[in-house]
Amino acid sequence: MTAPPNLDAFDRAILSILQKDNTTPQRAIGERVNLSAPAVQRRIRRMEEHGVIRANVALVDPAKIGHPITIFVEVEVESERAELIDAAKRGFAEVPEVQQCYYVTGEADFILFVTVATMADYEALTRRLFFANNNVKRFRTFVAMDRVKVGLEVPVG
Amino acid sequence: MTAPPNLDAFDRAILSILQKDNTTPQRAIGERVNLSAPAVQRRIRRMEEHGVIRANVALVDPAKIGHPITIFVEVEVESERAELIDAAKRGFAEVPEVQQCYYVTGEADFILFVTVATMADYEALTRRLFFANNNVKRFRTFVAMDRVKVGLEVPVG
DNA sequence: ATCCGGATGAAACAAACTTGCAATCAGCTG
DNA sequence: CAGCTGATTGCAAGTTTGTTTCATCCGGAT
Repeated sequence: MTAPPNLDAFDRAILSILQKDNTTPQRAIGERVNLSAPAVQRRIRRMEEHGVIRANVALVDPAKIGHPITIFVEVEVESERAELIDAAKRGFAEVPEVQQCYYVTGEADFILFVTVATMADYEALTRRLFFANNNVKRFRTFVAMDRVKVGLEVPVG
Repeated sequence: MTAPPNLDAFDRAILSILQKDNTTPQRAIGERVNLSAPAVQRRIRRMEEHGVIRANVALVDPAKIGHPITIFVEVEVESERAELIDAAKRGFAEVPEVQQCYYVTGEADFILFVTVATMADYEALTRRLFFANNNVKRFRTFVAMDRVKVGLEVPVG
């Protein structure tokens, strides 16, 4: 996580592959980008050290492990005092059902992504997260009917 | 992707590990869940075949590769006729800057997640995606100030 | 022209994954 | 209750992949 990323065309080509499948052998990557396996390996390690690559993870299908419901919540707070906002961030982030949490500008303050097994679970979660929190003014719920595109891939072109 | 997932405690423990770091050696996984490396490997392969594990990917920090802006958009359409909705789904999904797209119930119809390098890029994207599309009634933009929690991890407990 | 830092590829090495096989166990069936 | 069947396991051998070493090369600065 030192300082200078400074990625060249090789790095970008490697990232493009790893974002789709990080089990691709370094040799195979090397062939596709015209580099030797050790060169590929060193570039990957460098990008991991610099934080360009945040993590290497398996993506699992929520429905297949008993979390068929994806919900999307806009939260509006009463006060935007720094310490209250920070407390809210920490509170949301530590909940496993909350996959994603963003602090945003606009008509809402927070945007959350939640996966749950049942609507009853969601209802319980709202009670814990929103109704029990004095600083939450209101929230709006959107239930996902279709996960059209789900990923965290960033274009590198 | 055949039929029956039917995951036991071993599978869930393995998923929990792989969702955080899928470079963990099978031997190390085996030690943590009390299973041999081959057993771990067979379970992983089975979950991949059944689609429980959708993909293995590297997560990249958007800011480090020139996409510092994360934007979040609610889209409302004019008509919900099936073919128009399908066309919209395909149209959104094929755009690389659109990381995530959900079709939702509630006050909006689609929710999009977009990463861009500059606001000018976003402006150009809105013109292409929304203003040039007759079926888009209106859209609301939220700009992320803080990516409090970003991931696709699903709780397995 | 020389030096120096950084990156590279080939080869040797180490570690991880993968396969074959015999043993074990649970649930049936006769 | 014995025996069969299918599924899962661990061990060990074999194979692939990742990692390190080292000599070389290139570009910029002295």
